[in-house]
Amino acid sequence: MTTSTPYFRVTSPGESLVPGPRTGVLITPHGEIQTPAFLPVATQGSVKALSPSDVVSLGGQVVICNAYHLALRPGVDLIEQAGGLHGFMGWDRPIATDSGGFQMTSLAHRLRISDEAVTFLSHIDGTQFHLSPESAVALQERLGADMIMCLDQPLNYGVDRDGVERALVRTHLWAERSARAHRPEMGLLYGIAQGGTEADLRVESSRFVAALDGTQGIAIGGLSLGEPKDVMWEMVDVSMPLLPVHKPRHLLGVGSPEDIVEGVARGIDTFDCALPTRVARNGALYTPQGRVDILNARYTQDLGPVMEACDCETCGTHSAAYLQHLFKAKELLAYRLASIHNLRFIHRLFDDARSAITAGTYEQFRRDFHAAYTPSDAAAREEQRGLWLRSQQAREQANLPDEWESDPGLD
RNA sequence: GGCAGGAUGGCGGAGCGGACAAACGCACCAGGCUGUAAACUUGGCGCCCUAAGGGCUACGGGGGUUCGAAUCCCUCUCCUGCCA
Repeated sequence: MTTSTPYFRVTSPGESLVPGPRTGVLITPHGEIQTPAFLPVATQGSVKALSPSDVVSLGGQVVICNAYHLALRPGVDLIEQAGGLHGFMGWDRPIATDSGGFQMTSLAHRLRISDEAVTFLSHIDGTQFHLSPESAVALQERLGADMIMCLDQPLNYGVDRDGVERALVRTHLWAERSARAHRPEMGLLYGIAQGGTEADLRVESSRFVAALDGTQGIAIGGLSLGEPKDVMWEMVDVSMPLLPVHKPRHLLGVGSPEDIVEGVARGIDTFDCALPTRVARNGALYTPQGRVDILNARYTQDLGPVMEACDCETCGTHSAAYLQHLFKAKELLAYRLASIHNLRFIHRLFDDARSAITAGTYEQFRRDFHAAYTPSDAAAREEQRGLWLRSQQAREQANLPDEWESDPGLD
């Protein structure tokens, strides 16, 4: 069984088919990535509130941008003229891109889907934007992406089995077309497994993606979209044994610190997630004990750092009280300092995870982490999620032309 | 001294006889955020009881009218504008 290819090499001992934590090296056109690794989200060509040199100094090896957003603004022509995304952003390390597939859930009321393509109604100016599997690959290649995602169709939690099945069939069809459209000398193409929260459909999709020629990596998609955590991990668990060991595995849209620890334990190589940077901008800072809401009254007079024993610039220089003051005053520095802390926390978590895997002590690392860390409240999360989706829909409906109203955009 | 207007919850500010413990904003308190239309958003915010719900005290002070008053009348105190 080979565990080495021109683009990925498993480096931890005990190469086997049994899913478990592993280290590796992902080899891309713009350099190597030590895995497991975290991809900070830079949707519009920027990790919000941070400069590329910040991201590097925090331990960032690779970022993930969004082809849909960048195609709408500023447009791929300009980015190409600038030397691709790398030149445009001033970032010389690897870049992953998402196709725009995720926008089928986040912008679900602004699109129409057919087997041929998805048509978005631009959230910026209302013009129509067509994205087919072929054009999504071409777009990402023109951007100069090192990791390219096939166009897929994820669904929010709660869609019935029939809908999940149709999205699955379409995602597979699109993956085949993506693989044919992909030029191998460009970035690594990732096929994406779907299947919602139906275990048998997850199995079917994982098998399909595993067997698909012309892709270099495999991503698990369509999770962390509202389903309970145990369901999410059940879906990952049924998928992992079916994936070839020699291909890198990416878990799309995950996660929180506790999810990352769990994902690594299952043999996921790379993760991307908006959460660490987004919650930072909203005043939530990670510590080994859990998330701290810096706006809470108990930090008003706390002149110590947010987290003892943190090696980030924020904790080394500033107090919790100062951070709270910056947030209350809406000073721009607040967003930068908080993002620095959270990204450093996440990257350090990966550093520690890789060390533990190498030392053969990952199980202990995992237990210690969970023993100390209190995640956000699951019941509150579920309750708030519906409210958030509803407020988003209200915002969408307000700007939509009549003929686009009240269509769930599933297909 | 005269005339006019006004005093509402921590602040600003609606309300002008019953649906008012009182819109809305700010401040404050707590929660949420997972391939980012998120520097966003949800809830709470007189006091008491565990929630549903109920009780109590409240719209400058005092006194009236009324089944019922933040809302109408009288009076006192204080503020603001204009005229002397």
